[in-house]
Amino acid sequence: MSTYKDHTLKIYNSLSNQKEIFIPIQEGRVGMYVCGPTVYSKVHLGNVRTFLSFDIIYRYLLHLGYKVRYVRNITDVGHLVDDMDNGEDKIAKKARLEQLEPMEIVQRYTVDFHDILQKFNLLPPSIEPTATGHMIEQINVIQHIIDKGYAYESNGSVYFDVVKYNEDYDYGVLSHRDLMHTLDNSRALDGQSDKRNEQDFALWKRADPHHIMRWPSPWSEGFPGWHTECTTMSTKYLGQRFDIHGGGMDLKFPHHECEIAQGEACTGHPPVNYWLHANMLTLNGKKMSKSSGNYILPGEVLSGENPVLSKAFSASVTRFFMLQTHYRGIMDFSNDAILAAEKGYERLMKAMDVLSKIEPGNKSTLDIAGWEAKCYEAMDDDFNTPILISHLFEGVTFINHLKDKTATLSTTDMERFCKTMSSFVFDVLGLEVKSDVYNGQVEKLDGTISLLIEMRNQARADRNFTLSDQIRNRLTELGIKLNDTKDETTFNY
RNA sequence: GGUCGGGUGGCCGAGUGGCUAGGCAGAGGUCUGCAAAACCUUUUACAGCGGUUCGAAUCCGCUUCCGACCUCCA
Repeated sequence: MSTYKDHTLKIYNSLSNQKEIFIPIQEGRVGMYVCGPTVYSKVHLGNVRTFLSFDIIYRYLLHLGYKVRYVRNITDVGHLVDDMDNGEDKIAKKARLEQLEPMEIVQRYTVDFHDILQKFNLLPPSIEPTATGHMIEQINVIQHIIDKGYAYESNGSVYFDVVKYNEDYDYGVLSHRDLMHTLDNSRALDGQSDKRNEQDFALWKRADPHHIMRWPSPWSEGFPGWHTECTTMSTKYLGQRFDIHGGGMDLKFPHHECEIAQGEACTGHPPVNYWLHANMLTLNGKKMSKSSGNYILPGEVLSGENPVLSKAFSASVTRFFMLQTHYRGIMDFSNDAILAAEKGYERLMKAMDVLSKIEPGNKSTLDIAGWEAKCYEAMDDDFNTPILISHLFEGVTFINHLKDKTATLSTTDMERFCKTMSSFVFDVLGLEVKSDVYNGQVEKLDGTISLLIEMRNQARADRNFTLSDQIRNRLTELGIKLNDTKDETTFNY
């Protein structure tokens, strides 16, 4: 069994903009925090890609034998939707539009979020804290930053003093921006008279009289600013310094930059060792986003109900499709691309099925150890799933050679090969063979099809091709494909 | 406007100073009652122009096109 002790895992750290050898703070244990969704609408496929990227990282760390505490928050206090001054948050706005309680919105889309991620076979995090569940902790963090002198109250709201902070620390270490530069390029937003400097950000906002979501605090009845919850919840569950913090590329600035500032203001040291950013999923060459309306929903991919899709695709195919691109690369969604991925996915899965039926031989004619090493090398190199998949397809070629008896493997190598293929395909990439559609009735259906295949093959033996073709055609119409091989007829649906 | 990233064969998508990424499609073959499927083999590339180098798609410069962030966003 391969463990982290045998591996040099390299991770691309956004702080240094290069790959670094991963050394956790505590040997054998990893603390990982990922920014979760704001639950004010359905997650789109781009959101799923980000969470999938971190699911793979989580799975691979587990595979290497690390004990991982994976924390992913639910943002159920909306970030500000308009200018700071308007102070109406996303969830409150949506609630008014739909005539619902804010928490009703939160509940609906949290359930949707969980449902989708489960369908796409993402492992649940160890802890999934909510912003509303940590209001007291957030208030404490804000007070602590005030006490340290890096925040000030103004008219019931509390702002982080970026300029003051930048005198003692370095604001911009993550996004590699220069504060003065940021200053020059900050837009002059209206009504920011409460703030000392334009680039200061809110830690607490006083609520307008009509604002629905509000909590009492030492400063006013209001709600926390948009970066506070992540600092609060990550440090509560992972400590004041932890290993990995992830999120979408679009959160790098200002969200993650502000988290660093808040963390350092509190403790005097950076909160996170490795910052990871997953790149965007685009549609028509443009980033998917709820606000622009340029997006496709995961449910639409599963049902095929979207104009850009020619058919429905299973969750596993979608997963496989996304994993053919490295998580740091921009990926464009298109029907042709996912269609091509589906073919490859099916070939891989068929080979996995064949593999389970192959008998070992006396000696090995394939270099399994070398192949296995290449698979691990790929994942050790910043979780390079596309390279891993290319090696898995080499494994598919191996399997077919073994099936055709043009290659053999010793019992030991055979076991090793099966275990490695299965670990990567099922455990690390999280692909599953189970049909998403016929769950529960599979055995009855399979038995029935087998019976029809028997009858058809009898008809073929009797040279009654009218009947045999009739059976085949009717099954094809039902979406059940028969595959004749030399020895047997198999089927898939 | 500022900061940053990218333009790879018909499509998707890795990678790298000299050695086949991979998938899909295409071509040839095996198998087959037929068809399909499956399997085996296989062609095509690095945006443009300069420069560095024995050698660059890979490094440098310029041009051009695209994207992300700078404002809520995975």
